[in-house]
Amino acid sequence: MLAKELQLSVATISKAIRDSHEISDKTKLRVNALVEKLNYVPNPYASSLRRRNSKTIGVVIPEVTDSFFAQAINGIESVAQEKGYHVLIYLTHESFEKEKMILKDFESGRVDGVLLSVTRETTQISHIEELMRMGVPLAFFDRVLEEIETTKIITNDYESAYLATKHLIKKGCKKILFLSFSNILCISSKRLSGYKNALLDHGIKVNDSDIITFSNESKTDYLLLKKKLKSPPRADGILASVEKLAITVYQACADLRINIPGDVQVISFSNLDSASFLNPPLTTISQPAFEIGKAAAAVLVKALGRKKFELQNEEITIPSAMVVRKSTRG
Amino acid sequence: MLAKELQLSVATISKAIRDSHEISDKTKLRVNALVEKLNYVPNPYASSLRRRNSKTIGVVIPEVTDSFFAQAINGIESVAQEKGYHVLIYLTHESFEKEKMILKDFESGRVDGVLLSVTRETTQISHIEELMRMGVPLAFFDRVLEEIETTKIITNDYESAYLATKHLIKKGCKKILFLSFSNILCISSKRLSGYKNALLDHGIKVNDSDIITFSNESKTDYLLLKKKLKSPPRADGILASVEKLAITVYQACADLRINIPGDVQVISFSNLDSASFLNPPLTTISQPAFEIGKAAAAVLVKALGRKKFELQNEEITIPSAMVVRKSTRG
DNA sequence: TTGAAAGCGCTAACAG
DNA sequence: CTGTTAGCGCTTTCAA
Repeated sequence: MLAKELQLSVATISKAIRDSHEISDKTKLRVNALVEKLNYVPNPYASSLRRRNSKTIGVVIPEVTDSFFAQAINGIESVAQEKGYHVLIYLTHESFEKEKMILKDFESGRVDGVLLSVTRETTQISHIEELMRMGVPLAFFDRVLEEIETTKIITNDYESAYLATKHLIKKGCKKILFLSFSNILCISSKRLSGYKNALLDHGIKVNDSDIITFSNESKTDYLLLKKKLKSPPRADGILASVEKLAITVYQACADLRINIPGDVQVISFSNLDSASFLNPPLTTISQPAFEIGKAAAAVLVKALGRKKFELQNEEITIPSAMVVRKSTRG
Repeated sequence: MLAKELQLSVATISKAIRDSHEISDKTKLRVNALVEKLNYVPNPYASSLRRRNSKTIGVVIPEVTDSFFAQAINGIESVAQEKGYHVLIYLTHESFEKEKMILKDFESGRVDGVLLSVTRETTQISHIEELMRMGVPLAFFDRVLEEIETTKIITNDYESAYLATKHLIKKGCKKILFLSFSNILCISSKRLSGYKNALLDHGIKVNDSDIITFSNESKTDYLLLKKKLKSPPRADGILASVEKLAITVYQACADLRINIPGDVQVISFSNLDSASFLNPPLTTISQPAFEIGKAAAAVLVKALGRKKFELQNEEITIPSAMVVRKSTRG
């Protein structure tokens, strides 16, 4: 902030640029003119250092090549842009170690607040508690940790899974497989309970071998699924709790010449735009990803605007919708 | 950097933490122990201010809910994480005004370097030139501006479009539609030339009304496409230069009861994982999105490591691959 | 309404 | 090998 010394003090310039009420209109005008002319843009790091905030939020997610998270980022970015916040993105690729390192870095004050969707491996919570203890507000979205007291933006996982399972039952399924990647994630277990309770409520016994947990190692997973699909008594319904698994199912069925929905009906949690053009069109539970991202960012930014950064210990639930297509059909 | 004063000067601590060679091993050990104990993390903004760099790169893209860009971010992030860089993401949503504002902000020194894929509206180049003039290195990926002298990471758009068109011709197509969103984007015009030259080389006259430019206003676009598909002489081949348009084509064909590939064969530029499960499976030109992101970040980070940030004026081309599926078939 | 001075937390340059 | 000093560019008192 040098060249401007032509006329005024740095303090005045600083205030004028931020449109402080204690500066006269004439000087503001003069300053703005010079700012324009010299193409001056204040150094955000000097400002951050002094003000102890960065106008930046950190977003930590497992993947970005997943339509749910991509749409969520979109939502987050839309409110960040509107409110003048910058968005730092970090991908954990489901590694708990990475998650820990990233949150540790946040203790530096790099970000004013954090939006987190945990990895499939995350069971400990100390790294998160530590960060929050240091005064960095953190909200969860989608993949939350219930033990931690903060705001959580989620969808109605239990109800959706219940609904999906009921739908399969209504369409005549007797033996329904439940596919997931993790039994750790709270979101998975909610979906699992929804599945189980729907079965029980309709007088179907829950069979543990129908609940399949994959490793996310494509080849192994593929083989495992094929084995399950072949072994009698044959399943006639599948609820995939993850989009990626629906694709695996389609692949395996094509391979084994199992007809969807003739032999087996399929429904999946998914946000794929192209779900309706799959062969056959996939019945989905589609999550309001954009809205979840938006709500998460809004809550965080709002908290950041207050003196005491307080994130209520509450769950904000934005419901998913079931979209029935041809992969399920009596 | 306070509590440590128990024993040493701030300068020593600073050097020890950064593992400077001019500090003895014993003190490093002592310092690290205390760092551990007090959970100390250096303030990045103070460091940025002093060192005049931020270890941060800015990524500016039109959308994130697009499998190409999502994969590209993935590639960018992978090298950033490896090299200790942070990634700020900005979405333009195809708005030139936003692009300008974002790059203007970068003049503040917020980022050490920029990776840019321009909007469909971008025709001016002054905002980019200005940023570069200020010493901020910028590399393009995918949607590049040829007029600007810097490194550009692209795929072989011309050749791919040529190949795709040739493929349709070989499969018997006589009247091939070319669908795109913009005639401004260099990448689009390259694809268009590939298409045109393939036609010419095979003795087919280029028909201007077969080249359709959409507005990205879903309803209008959909109607326009349907009109084109119905109007005789009927097209028997389609090359969609954008993934999203392939989905529109599938929709319109389903609606009009036009059979793919029986009535019309379809090929599209696309990175959809689910392309093979569409009905029918979509023949694609699939771009090496992850690699493009990775290469772009690598080039930028490498330049950032040098005294004089120099980005060669060169094009790095990573070829796309045609994956033939059932949407094209003689 | 403006300005002088102090200092955010770090690091580079230079002494010792 | 360790310490001293002087800022990086901004914002915040507080005084004028």
